[in-house]
Amino acid sequence: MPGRLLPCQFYARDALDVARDLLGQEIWHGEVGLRITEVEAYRYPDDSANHCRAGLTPRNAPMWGPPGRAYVYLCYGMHQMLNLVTNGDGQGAAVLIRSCEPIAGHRVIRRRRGGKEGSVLLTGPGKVGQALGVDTSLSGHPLYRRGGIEVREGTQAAEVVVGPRIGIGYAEPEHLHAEWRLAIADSPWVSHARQLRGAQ
DNA sequence: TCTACGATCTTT
DNA sequence: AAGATCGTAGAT
Repeated sequence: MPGRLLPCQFYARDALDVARDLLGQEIWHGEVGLRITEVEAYRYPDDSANHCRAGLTPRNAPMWGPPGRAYVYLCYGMHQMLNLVTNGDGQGAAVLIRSCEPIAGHRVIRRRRGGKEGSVLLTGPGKVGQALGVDTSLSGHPLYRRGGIEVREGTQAAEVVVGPRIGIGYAEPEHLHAEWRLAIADSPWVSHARQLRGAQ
């Protein structure tokens, strides 16, 4: 029984609000289904860590477009980073998917991970992109239509923890320290968990 | 064109 | 603590 797709409208608000509500929802691509456990908001207009901080470029074009679409980019020459575009058309903002709990397609995930033994801990955005098999060719594709990459309604997170975002040392202090990273409390599928603290 | 570097992960 | 690995963005 596949959950219903989150409507386009779901994404048409501030990235921080969308980030909070994405925890517990599901991402599906082919056989692979993941439950979102950790996210980061890249907000508009005042966010010096945002890829859109310097305006429109070919890479970040999907972020400037309508909400409810994927923004995928290559990081450090090897990691495919999946974001979900938020806010309104013309407002460059998105939510980075940092960690997920695998719920379907374990076999495919394991193969993509090189057949390594042990538990499949999808902690960190590079691993999420790898498990889903996404790449930059999916950047700009809608998330609210059947057949491609889909975001489905899951079981919402009850308790949330927050902390500063990871890997943005270039940002201004007020954004560097802003607690715009959110995760499901006590989930094992969370990266840098020690830097998180309880939210209200 | 040229260069520096990154919303990372793994191994040492 | 450092290497892998390459597209992007800004400078030349």
